[in-house]
Amino acid sequence: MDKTEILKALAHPVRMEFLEWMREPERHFCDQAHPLTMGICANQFEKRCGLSQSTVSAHLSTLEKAGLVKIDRVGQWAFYHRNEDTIAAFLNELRSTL
Amino acid sequence: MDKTEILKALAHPVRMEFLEWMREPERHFCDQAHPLTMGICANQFEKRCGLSQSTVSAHLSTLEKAGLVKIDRVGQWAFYHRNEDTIAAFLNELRSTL
DNA sequence: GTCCAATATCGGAGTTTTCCGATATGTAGA
DNA sequence: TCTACATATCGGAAAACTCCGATATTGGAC
Repeated sequence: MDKTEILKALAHPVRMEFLEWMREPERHFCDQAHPLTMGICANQFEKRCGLSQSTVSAHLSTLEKAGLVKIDRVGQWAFYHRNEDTIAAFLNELRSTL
Repeated sequence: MDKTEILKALAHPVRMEFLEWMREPERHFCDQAHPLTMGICANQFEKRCGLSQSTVSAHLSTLEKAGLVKIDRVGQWAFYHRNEDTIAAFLNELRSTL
């Protein structure tokens, strides 16, 4: 759990938005073909943020390297969901050190 | 209170360290000539982080622009102290949105 | 006024980030 | 196998960040 790496990952409004969207999948990804319990399909973020496919993939990769999301790869799809353990640990760490 | 600006300010280990040092002035700045109740003199950070004067000044300015610290200018000195209101509001915001 | 100390700002070099289009990889189905 | 789709990775351009030394600014002491 690298605090600086997490802060850098959060310090971009698009990545922050991705994490916030994933808090309420049924609200932000109601048109996803796959069940939301599997996680959020990468292409869903693309449609909502207006950035290119490669850029979205890079942002998601940054979140994953920071440990903020986990990926389930099923067939040709990548399903993303929040890593609540890391997020909670980070918030606690920040609250006690900042 | 711009959340992204605050996160960017925090996403650098030196600036984070500055804020953490200011939590316990008597521990980290015990050799300051001026009373610690006035705040922390800019040159104190310089001595402790090993960076140049201009770089330290820029880091402190970044923290100030983000609202994380306040400056009291007294004579030729600049005394910095944490802006606990902004910090607390930011932590609450982060806890409720992230 | 001059001189010195503390801080801020400027200019520039090197690094990192952000974004894109193009390409590669990997899976599913005809 | 061929084709289509989903995602990852590459290469490069533009912007932002980080750092420094040099210079400007400000205030206090003389």
